[in-house]
Amino acid sequence: MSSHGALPLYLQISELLIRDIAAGRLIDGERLPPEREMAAGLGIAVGTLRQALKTLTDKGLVERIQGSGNYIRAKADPTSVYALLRIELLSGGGLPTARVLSVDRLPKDPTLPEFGRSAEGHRIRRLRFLSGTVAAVEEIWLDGALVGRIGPEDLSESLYLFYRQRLNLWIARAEDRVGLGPLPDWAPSDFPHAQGTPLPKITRTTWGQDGQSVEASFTWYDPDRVAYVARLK
Amino acid sequence: MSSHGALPLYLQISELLIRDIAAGRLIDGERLPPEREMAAGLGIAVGTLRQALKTLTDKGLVERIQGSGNYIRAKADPTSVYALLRIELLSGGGLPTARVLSVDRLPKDPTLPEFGRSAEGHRIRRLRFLSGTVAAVEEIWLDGALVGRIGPEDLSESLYLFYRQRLNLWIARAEDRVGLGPLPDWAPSDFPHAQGTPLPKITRTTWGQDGQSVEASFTWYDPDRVAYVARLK
DNA sequence: TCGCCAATTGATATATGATTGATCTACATG
DNA sequence: CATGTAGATCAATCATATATCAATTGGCGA
Repeated sequence: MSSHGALPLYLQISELLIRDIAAGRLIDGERLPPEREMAAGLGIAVGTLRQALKTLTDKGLVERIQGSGNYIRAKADPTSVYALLRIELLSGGGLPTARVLSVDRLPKDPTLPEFGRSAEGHRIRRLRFLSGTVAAVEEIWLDGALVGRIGPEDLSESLYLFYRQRLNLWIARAEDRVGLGPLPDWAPSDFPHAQGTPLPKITRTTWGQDGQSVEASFTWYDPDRVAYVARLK
Repeated sequence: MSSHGALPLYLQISELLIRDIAAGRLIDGERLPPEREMAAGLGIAVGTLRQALKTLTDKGLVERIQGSGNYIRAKADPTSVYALLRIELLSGGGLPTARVLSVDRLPKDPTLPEFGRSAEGHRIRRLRFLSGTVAAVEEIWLDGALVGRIGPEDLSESLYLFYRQRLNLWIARAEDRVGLGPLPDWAPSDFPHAQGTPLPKITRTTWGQDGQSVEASFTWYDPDRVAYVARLK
């Protein structure tokens, strides 16, 4: 079951929570669910969750009060390396939303980067917005072995939230490569560039908690409105 | 496996791992596969692998925890800050070198991002190579308050080595933005694109340990040969 | 407002099985 | 003698499961 590169489960969980705190999904002062409930939700044993929480209290990110609960004691870090959303408006930031263009289960295209074990994948095409302005078109391939079917209704929330809650899958590692690529012909007409125009293109490969690569995605973004941003601290 | 005159096998293996760590293929905190599995993968005996790992723990690059695993513990080296955000050959990696085109002390251009306190800056223009192939042209602005004069002879080594050794300057934070920009007219003729061609353009701002931004740089790279790579963990 | 009780919730302890590094012995090679 | 391989065994860690104790919280009645 285990494979190369996979951290111990309790460390995976603590990394996951650290990322949620940094990304602002867990807010300062917030009380976490009871340990038993939270462990069940994550599909792990309570003892394992407690080890993860222990590492967070050692880092000062969580306060644990017997009989009361576990509380977040840290603020979101807007410059977090762990913010997986990496395109921003030129003016900075922007609230991300998306319109799903299509969801299909297809045999994997041989031009895709190597990922997952299944011969099939789910292809999701989205138009992405930042604070309402058209920012990018995106094609995501999710390994077919993870889930039988995905409907557009599954994708109303954040994709990573969907991965975690429905697929019990969380992203442990990712690699982005930024190059140049022609805007694909399925780009909708409200994207402000002509099909075939060379645009900055992000190719992302992501790995799950067990070290298996599970997702590949391509993002063509509008350089007049957004930029790919990487911060390091 | 070994051949005459070559290094002992266990040293070959440790050198191999050191290169993987330096190249960012093995990330800080990552757990290596179990020794038995890893040795089988490398086609060597466990004892030999253990000798190799021993030399790495002596160098402080790996921590070995009984019952848990072997973990990468990359040294905190300011140059390693940049190992994760960089341009790489499409085939992966590449040995970076550079040819300095010009070094000047000039008043700051008002189009520059805000950085430093001085009204003047050092402008360094370089042609960058990866494993000998032309990869990018780069313009770096270093704040004028940090040093009076910079000559091309100062820049033979890594720039960040120069910063640290000569300027006692410690890079604590950096931000990259990747967009699109026309190749400037000072790009040398051996760069394989015409001046004015829209190319991926990296705008980097770096901050020193005191929170002051000290450097701004622009890099135009050839998307046919290299890509900007960001690895997230 | 105060005190009490029951429910909630974290803390602690123990046990078990699997994983994984540590150690040791033996042997072959050059 | 250092290197490399092979195998057996020991010890630490990881993850799970279960039970019990202790602190907090909230509701209820006087």
